[in-house]
Amino acid sequence: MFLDGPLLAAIASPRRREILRLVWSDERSAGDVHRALPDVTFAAVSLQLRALAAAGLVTVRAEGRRRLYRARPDALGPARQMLESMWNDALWRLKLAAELEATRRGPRPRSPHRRRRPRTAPPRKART
Amino acid sequence: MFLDGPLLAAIASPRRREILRLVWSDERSAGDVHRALPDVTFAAVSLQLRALAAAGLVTVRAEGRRRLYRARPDALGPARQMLESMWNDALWRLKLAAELEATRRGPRPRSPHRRRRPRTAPPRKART
DNA sequence: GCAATATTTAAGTTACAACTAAAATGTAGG
DNA sequence: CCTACATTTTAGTTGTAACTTAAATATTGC
Repeated sequence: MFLDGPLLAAIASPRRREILRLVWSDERSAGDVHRALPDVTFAAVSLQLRALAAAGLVTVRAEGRRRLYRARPDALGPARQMLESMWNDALWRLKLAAELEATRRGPRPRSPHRRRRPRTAPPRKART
Repeated sequence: MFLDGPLLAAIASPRRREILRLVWSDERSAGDVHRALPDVTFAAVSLQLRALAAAGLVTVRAEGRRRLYRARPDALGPARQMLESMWNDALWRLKLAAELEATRRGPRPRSPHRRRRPRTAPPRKART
């Protein structure tokens, strides 16, 4: 329900989304993409295309000395699915909460006291 | 159609998704969230909650000396919308291509002819 | 083989995100 | 006012992502 990961990271970058948009409808060479983006180096475009390919968002095909890239829209599936499930779960909970609210009127039940827990010195951790 | 940005960046982080999941159904204090995540400091949790709030994904409410966070699921809307429009645009284009292909007469329309593929995939070095 | 073209890879720089420890802020209650 | 508690903010560190330039690789045509 809350899976996915590198795919979202790939779409989260504005630059990569821009590149993805360029190869969305038509197959384009890396040079074509670069020509459409005057602000960045050829190398940068190549690296981002590689990143998109690693995320499964584009396919690459060699033709002569050019390499043709094309978006693979169905790769968006998992991301869509994740967002949809989050959304649906939210709707479900809201509905449930509304029903409960309708059937109950009165003072709010107090939550029980939470026992404190002794602190240990925080160990050094690496991040994800 | 290809808008959005900081919202996707907010959901793209696994840590933030984990935190978001914790405050998804119930309102929880920053301490509650921290207690559920033994690997990170209280400060780190606080910073991530702030980031989520900045993206509009959570609301915060002060009660006594605690601050209660809760997810705001409808904030996912724009992200869903973006993915959907990308997806739909893809479907639309595929359908259009199929129709054009169907109206064409003559020898059997086979799959678009491929040129030769002289090269294997480029050698890549793992570079974590 | 050599030059021209198209692209990738390598190496290095910079910016930033995520984290930690410690100090600061705000709040409740004796 | 003082202390304990809950959380935020600050300052500093580190890993990584995104980029650059320069060199390397692959392909075509002479």
